[in-house]
Amino acid sequence: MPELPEVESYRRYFEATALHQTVREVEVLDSKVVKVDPDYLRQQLVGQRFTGTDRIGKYLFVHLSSGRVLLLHFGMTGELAHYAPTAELPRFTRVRFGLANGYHLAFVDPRKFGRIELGDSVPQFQAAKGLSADALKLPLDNFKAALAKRMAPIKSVLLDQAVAAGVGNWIADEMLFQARVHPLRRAAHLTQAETAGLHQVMLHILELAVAHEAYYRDFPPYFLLHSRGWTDAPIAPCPGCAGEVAKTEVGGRATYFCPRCQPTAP
DNA sequence: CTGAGTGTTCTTCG
DNA sequence: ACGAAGAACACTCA
Repeated sequence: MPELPEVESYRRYFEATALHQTVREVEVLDSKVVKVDPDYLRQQLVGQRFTGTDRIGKYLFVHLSSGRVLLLHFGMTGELAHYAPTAELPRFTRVRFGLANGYHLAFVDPRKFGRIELGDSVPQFQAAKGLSADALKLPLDNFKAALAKRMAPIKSVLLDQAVAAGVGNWIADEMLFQARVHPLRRAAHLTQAETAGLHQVMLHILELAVAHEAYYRDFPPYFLLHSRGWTDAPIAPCPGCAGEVAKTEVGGRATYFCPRCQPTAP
């Protein structure tokens, strides 16, 4: 779930439910997802107010009244759950923030690949993680420059958060499909037009996904996404040619593409 | 029971 | 030093 559009949804959810709240308690149910000492996290958070949010790619940042920054990364299966004082702790909650109004905000993550960290500023985190500008704000020239020096398959390069922060596995596939680029092409070998095309569809896909709050079923029918078998409908044929979509593995990740619409370059 | 999964990070090798 | 490739991480659900 959590690629850029989902994390943007989580950011808005956080703003709608927890912004301006003061933290009353912090319960770490699984210290695996907390990069700092749980006692330190508690000491740094309790009594502080959430004053604002930021997002770069898949990273959500929460500003604290102390001036410090809380980082939330959702891994493969993370999400936020805001729930009433009387409600039960959601299943797979790893960290629970008790808010001054009695409500709770849960960091839920079955697979425990998510991480919570504490730092001094967003730029500091951005540098430490080696993140490019957020994919939605990434200038074409930066994107071109990043691809030009990489000989790895374009699919793998697109997943590198130093190239276009926020692009994840289905978005990379979607970009390659809509720009008609084969996932195994070497990044540096793409033409200027292909690179520009990828950048353009990246913005299109991300803006549309954010607008639909990453609710896949609402995406237009020409999206390859519908061929992944995620929705309850059966695996759809290629939206471009109605042929069968291929599934392979690139860089260890499941990769869907259409062999007819995305031919290998000569 | 086996396998696949939306991500990052570390290690190894060149 | 850096890029590429692969493994590891941890756990659920189909």
